[in-house]
Amino acid sequence: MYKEYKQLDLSQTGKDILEFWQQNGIFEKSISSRPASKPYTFYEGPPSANGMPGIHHVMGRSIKDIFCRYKTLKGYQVKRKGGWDTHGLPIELAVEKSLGITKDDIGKKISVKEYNDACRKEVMRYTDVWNDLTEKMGYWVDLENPYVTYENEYIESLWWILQQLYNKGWLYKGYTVQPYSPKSGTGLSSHELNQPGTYKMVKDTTITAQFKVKRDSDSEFLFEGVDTDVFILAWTTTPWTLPSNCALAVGENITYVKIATFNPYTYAPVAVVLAKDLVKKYFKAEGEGASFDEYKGGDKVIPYRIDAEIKGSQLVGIHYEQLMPYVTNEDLEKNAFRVIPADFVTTEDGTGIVHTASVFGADDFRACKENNVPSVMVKDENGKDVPLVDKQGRFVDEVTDYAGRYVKEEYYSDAERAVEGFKPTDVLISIKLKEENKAFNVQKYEHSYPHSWRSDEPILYYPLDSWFIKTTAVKDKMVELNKTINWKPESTGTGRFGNWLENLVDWNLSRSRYWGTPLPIWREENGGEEKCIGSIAELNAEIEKSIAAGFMPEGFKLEDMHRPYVDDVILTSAAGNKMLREPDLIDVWFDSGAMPYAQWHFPFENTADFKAAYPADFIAEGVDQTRGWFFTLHAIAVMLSEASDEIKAVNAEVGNQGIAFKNVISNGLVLDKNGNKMSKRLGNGIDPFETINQYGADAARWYMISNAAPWDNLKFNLEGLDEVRRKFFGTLYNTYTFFVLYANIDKFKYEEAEIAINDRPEIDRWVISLLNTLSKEVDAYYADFEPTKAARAIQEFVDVHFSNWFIRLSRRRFWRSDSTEDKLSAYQTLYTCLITISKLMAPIAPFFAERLYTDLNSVTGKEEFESVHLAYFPEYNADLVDKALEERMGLAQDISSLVLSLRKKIEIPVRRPLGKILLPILDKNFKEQVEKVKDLILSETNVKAIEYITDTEGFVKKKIKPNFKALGAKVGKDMKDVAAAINAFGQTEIAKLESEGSILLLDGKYAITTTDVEIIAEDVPGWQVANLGKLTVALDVTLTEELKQEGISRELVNRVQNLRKSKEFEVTDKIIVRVSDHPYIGEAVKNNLSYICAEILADSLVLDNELTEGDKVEIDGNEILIAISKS
RNA sequence: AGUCCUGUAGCUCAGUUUGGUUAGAGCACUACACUGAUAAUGUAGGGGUCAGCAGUUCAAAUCUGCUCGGGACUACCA
Repeated sequence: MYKEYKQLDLSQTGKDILEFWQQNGIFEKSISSRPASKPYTFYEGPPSANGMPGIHHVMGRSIKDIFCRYKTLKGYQVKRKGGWDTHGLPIELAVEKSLGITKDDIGKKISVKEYNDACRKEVMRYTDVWNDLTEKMGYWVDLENPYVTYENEYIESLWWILQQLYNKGWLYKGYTVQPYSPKSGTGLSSHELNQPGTYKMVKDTTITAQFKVKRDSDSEFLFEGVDTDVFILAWTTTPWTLPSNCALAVGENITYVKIATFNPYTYAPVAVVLAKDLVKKYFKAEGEGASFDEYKGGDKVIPYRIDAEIKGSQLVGIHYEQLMPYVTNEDLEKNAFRVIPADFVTTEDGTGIVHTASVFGADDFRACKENNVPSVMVKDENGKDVPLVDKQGRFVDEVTDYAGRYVKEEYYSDAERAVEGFKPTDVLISIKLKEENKAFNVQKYEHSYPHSWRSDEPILYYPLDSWFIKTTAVKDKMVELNKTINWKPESTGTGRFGNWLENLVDWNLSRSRYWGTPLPIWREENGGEEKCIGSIAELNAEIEKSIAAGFMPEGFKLEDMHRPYVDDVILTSAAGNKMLREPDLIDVWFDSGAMPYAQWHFPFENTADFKAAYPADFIAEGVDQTRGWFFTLHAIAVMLSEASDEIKAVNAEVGNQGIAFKNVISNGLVLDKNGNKMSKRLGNGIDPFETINQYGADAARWYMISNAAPWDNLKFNLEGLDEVRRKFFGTLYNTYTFFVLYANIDKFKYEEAEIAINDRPEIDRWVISLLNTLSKEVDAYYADFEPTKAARAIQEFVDVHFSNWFIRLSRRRFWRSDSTEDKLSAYQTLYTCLITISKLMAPIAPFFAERLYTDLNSVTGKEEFESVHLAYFPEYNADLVDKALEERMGLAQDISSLVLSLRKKIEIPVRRPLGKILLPILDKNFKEQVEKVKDLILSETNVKAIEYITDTEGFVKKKIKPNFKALGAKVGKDMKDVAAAINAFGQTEIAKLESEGSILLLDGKYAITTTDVEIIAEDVPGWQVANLGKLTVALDVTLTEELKQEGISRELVNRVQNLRKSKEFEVTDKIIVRVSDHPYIGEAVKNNLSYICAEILADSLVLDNELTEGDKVEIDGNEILIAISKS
């Protein structure tokens, strides 16, 4: 017996199937049953288990799961090792919050050891919750042996990779400008700058400064026709950086102008240079052409005159006098204080010329480096070069006028700021510059500026020592190889990722933190010798030497590679000096990007596993990982393909050019139903557990996948889950229930021989044809990483074709079939559809598919697999596809639909039979096609016959429409006239065109043929007519006495069936019926007695004049009594 | 600010690659019908400035440019 269910319960199904999988080790079998020789490699991007999973994780993991399951169905062995991302800032933050400490307290109130222990505990806080979700949502991933980024083995692999890069010269220490918080004394990561609320609107004092051009051969052209000094104007929102100015940046393609005018503060006549587009921002239009002679200092309108236009490229190389000459030297005088080109210069604001202080701006720093402009620096007490602003944010002594002053007003305490006469440093600088004829404009300006989320003060961009990976060395190769990666969607690969690669900068690896992978580099204190350690064994050997040298205690053993333990390791240099570890940690993204190697502890062990799983065939993560995990995977793989002999060897063996993944899906976000981001603050998040518990994982998965393409954002609406459950799963469940109802009665177990497809009726061959087409399509969609299209195709088939046509029209065959062979064919076809659907849908809805498959297969034993996930994807059989059949079935559906619509119009219900359908013939094939599906149409619409008419009989009224596509090429500009002429055709013209094949239009200019137009039969006068596209259907609505009686009989049958149902008789129960002998029905019953009895399974039916008991029913307004009982 | 995605019915989405005149589907709504699959189904109906503007064209939801809204990432720089 097939299992019967009271109702569809996807949630319960999920629980049952999960238990079934666990008890029978189905996941393990799905791997072990596939050959190791046919691997399909998937990399799991490790989640961090220190936060609760959200509904978006269900989305991302569904996508991963779908393709892994699909490939298993296609016969591949798909291993998927789970992983955990365990390092990084979010964990540190969580720990600091729960311990109630700040970063400053580390090493003071709490030891680094205690801190790191807390991190280690914190990081796996929600592991159980995550594992629970993984199971309940049906995500198959190996949780038994996951990789964990904090484990020593994992870190050892990272060290090995770093050493490979180091040996190639791609790991170096450098000086860069980074966001820096003077109050906290720490650099900030970009991650921290992206905390909500970091950027705030602030009002700053801005200065447009005048940089005085030095007159020499390069600048001579600027002095043509000028008897004053020439100044270049540059704008800054950070006046405190002006003493550190070392260059001015221009856009080479920007057009500048030289203007003669007066300084608004000193009234001195000057010549200034700025971008042409920005002239109107600095000069009032009335000033142009105003008299220079009549100008008096203080006049509101300042005269000006544009003297020359200059290309930015002409300005490059010009030297100027240092604006605020507190610190200078020979190198600076020679190589700084000149105009350089830079690509970031725009004419959006300012003057189109950018004041550049190399140590206080990332762009500035880069531009100066590219142009070999030295920085303005001073020596500290150790003789080390430091900027003019110290790490507390104060000017150094060398900046005499402002020595010791904070550069930002916000760094002063409120009390200090309240003192009478207090002026921020920026204001003091403005005053001085105004007095010295060095300021052209000073004003307040409001803009957004990043603040430290920790201390709430504006950050500085400040130069710090950092370790870098020289990704730029392999930039070209990264760009090239990226083109070999299949991105879904493509635009993310070419656009976001491609552009990013084009503008690649070296990877800043350093983090001044405590909980992360330590940098394996030891240095002599004087900065001399340097060692990069690539393994624990190597470190131990070095430690031995150090113990011998007396730097470390006897028997020292490093148990944990984290800080602070690793900091206890002191090595010894060739010269016999102490070497200390560089205190930095590495970027956590390096941890995850190195997972292809580190998850196997490569190259120290598992080399075979690594080789078999490199590179990945497929990865998937959120689009936010484009520059995160996708980038680090790619960067490390490309660099190792150049830097490591071990990786080169593996690449050569597996034929890899140097990529880490071949196919990647970057999926979009999950938003709430109104399109807002889900957040704790708004409280609009969706609990994945509740959702799965209420609706079932399948509904959630199917909804997410079918609703929007993975890379589009998904507006998550619980009502949508309901719809999916009703519409898709409900319909599919009904088809199963229907099958089971009759299969159990008839004991159908698919034991009989297969009925040859050619011997099956039209409707069976039709649905099998569609089913095969569907299998092919769905296969192609999965293969092309288009799960949404796959889901929609399956849904369409199940709902429209399978349920609402095949089953609806086949119902009768199951409960009353004249031929056992036809019935068997119906069963076999229905079964085949169900089992095939279960396989097609299995990747997306693994639980329901499993139940469907096992419920069917456990009875028939047709297949040897205990699970649909161990079965194989349906094979497409082209021989079973019959396009002509699909076409004529479409015709049958359309004709039926038109007839039903006509019946509706004339208000004759389907239960009342009608005489005939009249079809105007469209072409030769038409009649032949319709004849083959005639019976289906007649029974569906309850009409007795179909007749055909050709237009030769002359009573079909036709309609003509221009075929614009065909006409376009022919008539072009005359389209309007031609179309009008065609639309004006009467029946005569249409007939002429049809009989002669062409007709002349617009005074013979064009010969229009039948292919240029569409002719349809629009009307058959005197008949009820309906049209759909080219199809026209006419219906004979005359009722003969015979038809009327049959109609009454069917009404009676309907009433009896309703009674059977309300009295809860079994479908198979035979009955005895007595009906009152009402004159309205008497004749009809007598003439259709055998039909009625057969329909209602009556052993006897009598008309009884004396009937007093029974149920009252009504037929066409006539009240009658019916008494039924089981016989 | 830059890069990318996105905007079609009340809601969720097709259609846009390759331009064709009357823009589709499901859900929701209304009415009627059907019913031994029935929390299903059928038929009909209302509901659209295809975000806006301009251009190319005989013809634009579709091609081009600009603008606006939503989103993501990167950056914050004078």
